[in-house]
Amino acid sequence: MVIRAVQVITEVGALDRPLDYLVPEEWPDVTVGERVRAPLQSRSVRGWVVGPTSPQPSLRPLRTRLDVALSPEVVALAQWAAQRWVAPVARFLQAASPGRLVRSLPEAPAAFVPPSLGDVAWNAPPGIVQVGPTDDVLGIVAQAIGHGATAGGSVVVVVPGEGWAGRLRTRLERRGVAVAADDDVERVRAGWPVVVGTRSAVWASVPRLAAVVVIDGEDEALRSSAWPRWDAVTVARERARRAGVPAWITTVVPSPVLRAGVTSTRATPGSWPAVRIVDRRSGDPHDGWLAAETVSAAHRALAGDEDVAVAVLLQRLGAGRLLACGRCGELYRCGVCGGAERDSGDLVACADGHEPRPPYCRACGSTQVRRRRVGVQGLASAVAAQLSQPVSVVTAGTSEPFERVVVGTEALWGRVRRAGLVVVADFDQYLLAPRAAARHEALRAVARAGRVVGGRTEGRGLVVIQTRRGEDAVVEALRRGDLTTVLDEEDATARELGLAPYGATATVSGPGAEDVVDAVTAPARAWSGEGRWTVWAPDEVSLRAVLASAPHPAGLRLDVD
DNA sequence: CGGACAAGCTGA
DNA sequence: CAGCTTGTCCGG
Repeated sequence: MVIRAVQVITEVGALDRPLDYLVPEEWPDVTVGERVRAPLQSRSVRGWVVGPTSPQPSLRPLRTRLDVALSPEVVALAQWAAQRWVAPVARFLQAASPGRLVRSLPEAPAAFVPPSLGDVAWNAPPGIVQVGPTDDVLGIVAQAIGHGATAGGSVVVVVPGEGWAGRLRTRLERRGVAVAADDDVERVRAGWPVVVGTRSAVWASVPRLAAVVVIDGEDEALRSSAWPRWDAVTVARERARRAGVPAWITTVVPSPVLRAGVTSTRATPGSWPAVRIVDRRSGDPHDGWLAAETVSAAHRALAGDEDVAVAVLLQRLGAGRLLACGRCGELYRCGVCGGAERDSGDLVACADGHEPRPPYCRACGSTQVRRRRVGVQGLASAVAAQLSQPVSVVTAGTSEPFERVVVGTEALWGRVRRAGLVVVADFDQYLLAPRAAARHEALRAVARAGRVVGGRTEGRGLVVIQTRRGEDAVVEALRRGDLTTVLDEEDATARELGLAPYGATATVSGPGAEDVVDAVTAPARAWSGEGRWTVWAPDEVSLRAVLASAPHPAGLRLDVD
């Protein structure tokens, strides 16, 4: 049937509704998902065709066909996401669209020989699969590819980082699998059997979806850093549900949402790394960044044969400095909330400003304060001096080769794949950060370190955790190599506060936030704090209903989750 | 978003 | 009252 008129979502974000246009007679084959140029008042704007409509004589004709980047399935998914995150559809169509125009599509190869991955393929039921940090997830990708070969469609694989995506593509290609990167749009749209990419790959416009795989579902890189903060796991699950295909999501340190949905566990015993806790309160307070025990572990690692012998990880949560007693080494912590205290004029106070007080040690009364500088450069020179070794500061942009001792923030993991020893220089940065999620990130950091040093059973490397909070439940769990108690605790907190999966929340700020809050009716609730409002509802559907019915003036900031 | 148009302000 | 700024409305 020839489409005579279409609905178009324009790039004009504030205009969040489809506009109707006539299709020029020369375009009998126009399809949903095409990018077009459309007249809008005196302007010409870009937009996406989202569906047919009835032709009216009052409609204006479209101007130009731009490209064929999106499939109808993905357009529908973007419309769902717009409701899910209460944001303009154009945002999601943009997220799903490649950065360049795609004029024409190549033919898919006539037939792909199903690759033989039977030797590594797992046999896990679709759903959320809990794995150990050093378990090779190629097995689950292989299982999905096997399924895709049988079902006759494409498997979309989403991983947290581009480095990881590249390595996975190489490994699959070596085994004879025809793989496309998600930005290789011609191949994606032609129906290559496997598409591997980072979070945007979850929108890959394959003609026929057979399965979805998301690796490391709890990784922050799977969530958009800009508003709207959509995440690849939620999109993947909905996409699979709509298409009626299986989705496998792996997780190492599951968030309460993921944990509630875990369908199977494949964590190999001993997959967590060997961990040594170095409690810095018992060491010499005049040791530098590295405790004496850490230094000896580093020298043992340097005697080993890994290219990178020692990787020192510094988590920078906030730019401030942590305060510690110059005499006994005790950390300055808030008497009310236990959060780290920092300088606040002449006083010290926690991030929430509970009980500003003059600086003195709560443990020994000393007024000698040591301000621990937090910065990779400072740490690097200190480590170089302590180990008498050259040190490389590794960031995303650092070029190889590295020295045998490297220092960096989390960006390290994208660059260093093997090391003999990982030192978490300041674990308390995680434990004392004002965000509840930081404790979860602490576990993730050790899991990632485990990938680099190998699992306990491999007996290859070691993770040293420097802390002043040896009694913390997180530290205790890592010492035992069993996270259950910590994850249970997180689950209990989520249940108590009504956070996902036990409820749904959104934050509202900016002009008009009060009007949104006024529109909140039971069973939803709203409260204010830190210059913004939190809206809570018992589930996502009622949260969405409440937010959608409220006025949305320009400049309003609305964050779901 | 950005153009169109209305209403308000200013200076001669 | 021309000339300019500011605000509100609305698009197919």
